Amino acid sequence: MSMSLQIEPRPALPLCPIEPAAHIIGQKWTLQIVYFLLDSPSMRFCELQDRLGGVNPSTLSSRLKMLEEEGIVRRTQISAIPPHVEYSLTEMGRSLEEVIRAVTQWSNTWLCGCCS
Amino acid sequence: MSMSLQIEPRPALPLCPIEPAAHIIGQKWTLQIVYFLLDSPSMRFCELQDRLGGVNPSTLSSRLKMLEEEGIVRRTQISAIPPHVEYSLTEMGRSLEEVIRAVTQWSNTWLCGCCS
DNA sequence: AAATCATACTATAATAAACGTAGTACTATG
DNA sequence: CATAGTACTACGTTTATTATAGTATGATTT
Repeated sequence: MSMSLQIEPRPALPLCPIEPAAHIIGQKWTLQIVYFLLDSPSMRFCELQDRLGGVNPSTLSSRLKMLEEEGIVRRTQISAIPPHVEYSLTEMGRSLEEVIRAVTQWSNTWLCGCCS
Repeated sequence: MSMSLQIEPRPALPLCPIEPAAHIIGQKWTLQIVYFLLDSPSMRFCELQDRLGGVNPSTLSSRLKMLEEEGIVRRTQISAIPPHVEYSLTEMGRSLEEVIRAVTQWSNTWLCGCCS
């Protein structure tokens, strides 16, 4: 038997299990959007725009679209006078409450909104 | 008494309390970096690079610099042979464990690493 | 009827963030 | 002397986010 020199395929590194979540959460404005939607049953586009204070409407639009595609946000057309659109969290979206809670806790403890 | 027409200064909207945290966490790679650093006492630049699989070294460099400035990551020069650099979490960084835990939980429940 | 307002966006051009690729500077090892 | 490991930086390109303006619809005011 001859041992031939060959390159061992190196064992795959363990993947980062939070990567898919980080892909969603680690985008600008996502956490804030979820934060506000957790706080009220539904919000309008302009309302979110105001609350986020300074987000670009194009960015907000694409972020909401992405969150809808991911199953986190629900978009509802309301046929009232005047007709408008309401955004709310799905069950999947509401389940981010634990994450938001942890972030809020951390933020209050370490970033200290009181003494900036 | 005459009622003069005047514009009420509208009450300031309540700020988003997680904004400072979102500013840090909501950047690409931050969550993954913290995830891996929580898992081992310290890591090297190249090690992180490998684990993150595909991050640009410039981006990783600036992200680590930012995390160091924020007080989350500690950079230590090791004068051994060969000399190198080790990155580890500060107490503030380690306190992100709750956040990572919540994200991991959510990721496992809803993004289902098993059936992508 | 015309102008104005509210709502929910889209369009455009500019800047900032992240990217791929390559290269640098150091030490050690073959 | 060439190659390898470590920790980056440099360069030019693509993608994301931004500021600002504009569109489309329907209702309300003049």
